[in-house]
Amino acid sequence: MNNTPVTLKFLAEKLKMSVSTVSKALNNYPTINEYTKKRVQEMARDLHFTPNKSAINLKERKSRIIGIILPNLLDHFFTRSIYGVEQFAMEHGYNVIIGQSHDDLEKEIQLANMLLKSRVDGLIVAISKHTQDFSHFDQFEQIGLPVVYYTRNPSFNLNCHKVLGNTFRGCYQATKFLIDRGHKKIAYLGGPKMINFTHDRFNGYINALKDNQVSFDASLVAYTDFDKENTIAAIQNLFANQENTPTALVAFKEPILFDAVKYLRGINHPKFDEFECVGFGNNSFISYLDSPPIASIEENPESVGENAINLLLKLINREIEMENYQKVMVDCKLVIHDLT
Amino acid sequence: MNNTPVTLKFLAEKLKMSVSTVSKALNNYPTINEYTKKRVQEMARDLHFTPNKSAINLKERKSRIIGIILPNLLDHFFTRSIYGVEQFAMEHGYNVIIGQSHDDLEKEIQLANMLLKSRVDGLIVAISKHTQDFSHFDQFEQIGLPVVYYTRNPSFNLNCHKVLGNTFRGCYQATKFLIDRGHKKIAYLGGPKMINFTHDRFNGYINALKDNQVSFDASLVAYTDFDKENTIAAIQNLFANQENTPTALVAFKEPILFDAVKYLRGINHPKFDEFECVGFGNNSFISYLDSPPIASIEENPESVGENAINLLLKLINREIEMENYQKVMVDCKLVIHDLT
DNA sequence: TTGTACGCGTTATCAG
DNA sequence: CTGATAACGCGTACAA
Repeated sequence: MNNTPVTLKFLAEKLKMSVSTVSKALNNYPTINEYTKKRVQEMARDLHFTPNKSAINLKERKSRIIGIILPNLLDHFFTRSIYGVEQFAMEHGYNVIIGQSHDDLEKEIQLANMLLKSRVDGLIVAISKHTQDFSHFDQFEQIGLPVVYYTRNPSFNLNCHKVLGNTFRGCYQATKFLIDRGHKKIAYLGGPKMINFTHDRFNGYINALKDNQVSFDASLVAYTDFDKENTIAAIQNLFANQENTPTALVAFKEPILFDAVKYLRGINHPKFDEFECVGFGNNSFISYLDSPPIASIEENPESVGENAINLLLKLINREIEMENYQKVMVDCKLVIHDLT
Repeated sequence: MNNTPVTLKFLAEKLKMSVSTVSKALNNYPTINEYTKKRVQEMARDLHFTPNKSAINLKERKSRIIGIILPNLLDHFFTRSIYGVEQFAMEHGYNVIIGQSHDDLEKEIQLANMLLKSRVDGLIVAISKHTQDFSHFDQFEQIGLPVVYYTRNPSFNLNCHKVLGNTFRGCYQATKFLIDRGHKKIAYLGGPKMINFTHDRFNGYINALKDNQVSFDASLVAYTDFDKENTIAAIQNLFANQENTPTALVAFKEPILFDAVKYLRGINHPKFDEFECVGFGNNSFISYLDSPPIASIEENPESVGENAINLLLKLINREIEMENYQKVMVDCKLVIHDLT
């Protein structure tokens, strides 16, 4: 229980000089004698001096805490993105508070207010799928606290900072990949229509079709809200027309892809063997599946998170003006599975 | 940019009284007049006063940060346990710093030193599989900062606080379950021998055999260090003797179970159809597998995390003496999969 | 019942 | 080049 907190005062007493000199020496003030600096810095090192964050934060009127609001930590994408955020934040002396909205708007508002009271220095948000009004986030910007929207595109919010995966290109590549493998009837299974990515990806899909002279067929497009029954209903729709069943599928997210595949196997779909599909995610579990997707669209969530916190810190430090709204796109990568 | 931080001083000026009266009123000091209290508290509420954490922390000589060191966030168990910790910590005004050791002792030591410098108020640790010396953690206790070991049992550390899953009972139940289903040749696939749970679970396994008059066969036991090749080698060992192949398996962790199942299917093992297995984890992914485990041992990681932080906060608040070493066991639950 | 004064650890300003 | 002092926001012993 040798609890001797090493403070500036403590060092000053040891060195028989004033606290302010010690402080300046440690912060390399030009007005301090080199020899004095050396003495102070050596002693500080030997005694393992570490400045007290709370004191500095108090002085600087900062909390060095940034808040994250996202729908769900059970989603691998978000968990991985958090990793990118935390890593980068920690390196820069910031801590992170995470709140899960569970895609519930009320909860999201509560969390925003809670974080505001926690005096976070900034906010990173993946909005709930119901968020159309942004006043609970705007209050941050009104008091000078930057907000970065990431992962989910707040299309109703024109003036905001965003960091998004380039999901359009990802979906384009995936569709092109399937076309190149000879598929003519490629289905698209989108996510909730409330999520903008659903449409961005659809655009990637349809542009790939067009650029490669594959005709578009509206009956090959369906949507799900991620709910299992809903997904199965969507799949049933896609395969409703016996003479026009898709031979390939691009899915908004791997879990719904898995649901789809499971369903098709369950009903012993006749052309299941030739069926090929691709989804967003690149889940590590794929190697254990018996009917795995032929490729995955890796969204690089860590990179998305890192870009988000990087931008946020620049806004906090006024390296970028708050009103100079930024849009950062993070590339996806098509990963072809080697299933030997 | 209406940036007016509401402080005690600000309230005091508004109310034309002293800062200390405001402070006392908000903290419900008995010496303050009821009417004054009401006035102050109303004003504080209306102006959304929130006490500045940094100031309080500075005063109380606390950081309100607790550190967590664990092997890996990609492991679902740890991710879920973190959730339990963060939730509870946040409710009690604490923040959390997470560090991943990647089961590397050097990295673990670095993280410990980093967290010490960060002035955390306490530590929650899942040790790396190589940790036998605990001096990098002991330094925390020496300066009065409590350390709670969780998830992984530090068997070489006799005097410490721990929160562990009751993995013995979990494994006992799983084995018993397989016995009740008529299996006589049940294999046990353990994890790294350096991890204590490997042996605790083995004890559960062997006790279940004994209590149910099933004879033990050493050739039905194998170990893996989680590495895929290693796991497959272990499985090959278990199935080496053609006349004595196991009909069921209890696995240390679901990922290695999946590896095992995949391998057996790959080689078209003749008796694969009757083969039944159970693993620790209860991964949500199981429903997508074609040859899923028949049951899972749910380890309730959130609860483990919550118990760890709960104990840690009690130690921090001196509700439990540091030297009064605690051991908390969290029950597992056998989940039988309904695979319709 | 309320107010004054001080300290927590740090940095900035200004005086020496 | 160095030191004294004030301030950040809060809590509390002590004085009034």
